[in-house]
Amino acid sequence: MMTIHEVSRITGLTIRALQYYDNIGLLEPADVTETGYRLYDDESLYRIHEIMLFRELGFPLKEISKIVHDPSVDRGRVLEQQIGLLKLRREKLDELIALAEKIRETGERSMDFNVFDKRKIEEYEKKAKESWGNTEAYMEYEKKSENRTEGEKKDLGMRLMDIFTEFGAIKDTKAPGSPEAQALVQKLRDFITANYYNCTVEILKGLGTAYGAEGEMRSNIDRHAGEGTGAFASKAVEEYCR
Amino acid sequence: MMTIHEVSRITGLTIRALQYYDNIGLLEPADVTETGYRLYDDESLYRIHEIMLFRELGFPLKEISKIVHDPSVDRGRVLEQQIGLLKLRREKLDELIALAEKIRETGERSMDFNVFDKRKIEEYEKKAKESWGNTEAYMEYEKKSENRTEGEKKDLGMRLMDIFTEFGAIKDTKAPGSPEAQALVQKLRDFITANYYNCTVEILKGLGTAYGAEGEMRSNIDRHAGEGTGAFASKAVEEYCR
DNA sequence: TAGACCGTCACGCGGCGTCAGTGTGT
DNA sequence: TACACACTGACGCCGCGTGACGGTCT
Repeated sequence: MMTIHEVSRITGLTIRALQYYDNIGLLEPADVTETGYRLYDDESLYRIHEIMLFRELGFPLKEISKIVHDPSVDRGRVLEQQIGLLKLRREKLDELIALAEKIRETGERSMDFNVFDKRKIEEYEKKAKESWGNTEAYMEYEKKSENRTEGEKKDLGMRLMDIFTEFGAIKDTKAPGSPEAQALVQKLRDFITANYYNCTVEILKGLGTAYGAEGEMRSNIDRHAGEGTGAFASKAVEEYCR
Repeated sequence: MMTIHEVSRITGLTIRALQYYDNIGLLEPADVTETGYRLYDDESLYRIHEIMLFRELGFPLKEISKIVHDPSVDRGRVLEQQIGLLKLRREKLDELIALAEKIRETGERSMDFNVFDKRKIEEYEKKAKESWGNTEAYMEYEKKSENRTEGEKKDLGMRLMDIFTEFGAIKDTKAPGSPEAQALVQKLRDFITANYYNCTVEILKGLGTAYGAEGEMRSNIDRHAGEGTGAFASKAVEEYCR
């Protein structure tokens, strides 16, 4: 566990910024002392890294907050799209460099205003957002969580985690495709639909990926339900979705 | 002459933005009708292009205003530095792309926060600004022009132009290195020192370049004092500075 | 006692957008 | 007369924090 000071030193973010990130719900500390001091762990660093990557890509903090919180976001796809975006940007940069060099060499200035046209990038961004957004689901999620107290939220989180504990209990004795595991997937899906948002197969698929991929989600699951549970649940979901 | 509407259409800037640019003194229209309508010409388009280039590079409008107004700025050098900056940025982008791809492929996340360290770029920016700034000169210029009315400013501009008219009168009969031309350069320098800022040889050199290079400055000169005057004055200044 | 940390409220930045009310151009 | 177009001026907003304050821990 680290103090906010240490985290600031390591990540380069200011203390105030970290506090701010907490306030807007982007990055909650791993723990808080009785006296209100924020405490961070390695998971936090991991998350900050993620946040900074998105920030560097120009995502507004609110978007980032959605991405890292929305359980229905498929990170793999988001990453791919990030890369696509980055490449588009590099193209634009190359164009600009070429333009600047031409001007310097020839002293000529082509009256081409298209270089500054960012519609292509904007369109790409919009499409990207839509595709990972499952925006409907997220809006539902937001609406539901609006009138829940922190306590209720925590309670829901724990009940969700309990399902993973059940996964953990059978992960060494049953196959991901076994009726028992499949029943658990169904339970999970129903729970999400009942308490968060309409969990379509599409979304469930994305979730499954996240359970198995390295990241906050998997490590949370593994920490609470035993090492390897995330991977097991991921496979079970994969089966289910076929 | 174009209306603000047309300019907006051509450049992609909104009307409000153009008005705003006028307000902050970044881009004055070529002319204004008796009823206050802004009118722009090709030179304006040229200038907008310049502005947009800098803006794309992330320069704040105030900086840009300095660059395009300060007669002591050597555009060639600024351009070079712009290119340097662009290349630094591209490097950063490449790093980011590599990072994102590694994460996607291996699912691994290196806890390297240096990727986000922008100090290198910031330092470069700072140095660049300093080097073209001739900040002292600019500050002097600002201070002097502060308590001048628009009329006075115009008057000074016209008197400066008169000197170029003298250049124009001898440009076909005398050499740039001739005593007559050199005397004019001296007159020009004295005039600037007396009315704008201490015109060092360094600055004069930068000015000379601007007179000769394609751009707003040269076309202004040529328009008022005859085609080729800018180039002639430029050569004369060059001689003078040796 | 210093200094790390807290929450809260306020303010700043750049770059326009958005009125509202009035005057032009055709 | 209608209609678009343009003007000025004041205010608002956006994201992303930073600062200042008075209090509490360690």
